[in-house]
Amino acid sequence: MKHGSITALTRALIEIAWFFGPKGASGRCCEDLAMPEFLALVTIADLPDCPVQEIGAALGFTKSGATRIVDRLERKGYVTRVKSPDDARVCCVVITPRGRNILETTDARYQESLKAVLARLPGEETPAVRKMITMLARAMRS
Amino acid sequence: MKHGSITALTRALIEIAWFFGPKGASGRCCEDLAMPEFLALVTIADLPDCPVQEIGAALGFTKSGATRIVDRLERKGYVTRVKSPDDARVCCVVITPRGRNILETTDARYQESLKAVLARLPGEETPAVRKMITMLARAMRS
DNA sequence: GAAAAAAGGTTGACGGCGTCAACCTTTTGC
DNA sequence: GCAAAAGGTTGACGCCGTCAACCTTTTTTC
Repeated sequence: MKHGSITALTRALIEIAWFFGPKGASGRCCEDLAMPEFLALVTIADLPDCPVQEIGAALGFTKSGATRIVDRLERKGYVTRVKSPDDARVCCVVITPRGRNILETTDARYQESLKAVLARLPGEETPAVRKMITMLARAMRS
Repeated sequence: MKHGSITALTRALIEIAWFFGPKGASGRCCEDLAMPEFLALVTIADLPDCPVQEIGAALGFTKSGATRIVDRLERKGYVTRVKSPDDARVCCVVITPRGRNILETTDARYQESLKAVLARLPGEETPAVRKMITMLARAMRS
């Protein structure tokens, strides 16, 4: 099943990752959010009072990497740091309304770009592809 | 269809991109190849006598970015630069046997990790998922 | 209950990465 | 032939995540 230098399946996987992921290291998801920043913001949004290290763990970064990401998100006004009342060492990272807002915008943008791709497929396939995407992601998580 | 801060579909897409793409900016595909380097190497392998800028165009980099990628690939011994006989300005980038080799290794690794994910799905879905992946990639290209 | 160990977080130095602008060389167009 | 254009490289730059060292606040241990 090889037509070029690598398998069609590998190539497809990588192209998908490239298309929907960061195009290049400094690829932007949206105006001023890099891919890891966006991922971090999603994590923060879904984990109430999320400690800094949690973010690093979720994304596969070290704790100092996590600090840096939170720094940038805070500087841009998408999150705030709040000292935990239970443990004074812990910084609870909380999403701001502005953060929620950009999450929505970006979500819409992703939907849009997937829709544009799906429009190029035979119409009856669309629901199956959507289902497959969520199924694949679920399998990855477990 | 929202359970958390973003749509399940968007989340799935991004997770797939993250899983199969560069985990973080400096994510490695394999030993000493970053994601953009791997992509570039695939491009070079499939385009005989590939000019430097072609690589930039294929990946969405500037021409100086392309130069830098080729620099790194050359330093690692995966490609060589050859002056074009037709146009002395052009550098034909050519993959080395060592380059072909790592491409194969990485290909195998990708197949492996996809297989591992698919193993967690109901068995009868596997071929459909494989088909969908290549279909989706094809739709993205066109 | 105090000292030691551990855990959360931050910071400085560092190296990797892609861009921009300036530059050199070679080709093309008139 | 000479100016403009095109391929490619380079230096300065800023962004990014890591490592190691560090500070502060728990938790453990005796």
